[in-house]
Amino acid sequence: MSRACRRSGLLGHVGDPEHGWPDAPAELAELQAELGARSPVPWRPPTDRPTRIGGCFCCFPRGVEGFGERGDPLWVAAVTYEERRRLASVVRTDRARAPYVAGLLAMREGPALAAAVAELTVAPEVLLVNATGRDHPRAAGLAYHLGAALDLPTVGVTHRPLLATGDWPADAPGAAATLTLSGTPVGAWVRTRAGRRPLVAHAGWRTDPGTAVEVVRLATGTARTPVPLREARRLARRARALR
DNA sequence: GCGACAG
DNA sequence: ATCTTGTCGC
Repeated sequence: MSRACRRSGLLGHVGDPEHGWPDAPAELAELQAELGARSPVPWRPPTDRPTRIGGCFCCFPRGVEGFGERGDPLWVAAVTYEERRRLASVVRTDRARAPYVAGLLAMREGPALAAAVAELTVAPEVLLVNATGRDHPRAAGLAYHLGAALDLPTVGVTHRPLLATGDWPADAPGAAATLTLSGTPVGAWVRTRAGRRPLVAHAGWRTDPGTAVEVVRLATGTARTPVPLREARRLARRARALR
């Protein structure tokens, strides 16, 4: 076991949201490199029954723009859905562990998201995360990292890639176009609504680009944003409004 | 070296 | 992330 893993307690503490989130940039980068080098067993959605799909999201105080800093208050929500039914939800407040730095988002939001998801009374089978996965300098973006920390398959969903490149898909619902990083497929643009900007579905923990696109399609209702992610975002922002 | 760079 | 502004559509 590496120093980063031993210090962070990632190995041997799978599922414990208090572990696996080093708060020093060099240590996080070391852990990301180690996680990114792994090849976790691929997961696929069941074909004979509905999939329990979760989502998590955190938001920050309004009126505060920029990169933020350690200690920023935040509101975080997590939900579990099965088809159109919400089976569980969690809303809580927490604190950011660091400012936002591209490539080190896990340091800012990781512990809060992990804690919220861990409190769900009905666990999802796959979790949507507002972050990249293998599209990352060390192939271990927050969506991928969160899945490793929680021992849960994950799919990232963002407005744009971090490093990967690729053309947009056709303007038809469900259309997808692969995004690659150094020749490796790491995700795909997905058109969830005709006439709207496509989202990026990111390969995460135990998911490849094809599975990421499939989960986003399964989770999408009438809105551009997949239902569990949209609902987690709504709950987090509602909690902020009640502050 | 400099800018760009998920949220 | 959050904000502002503008535009289209229900």
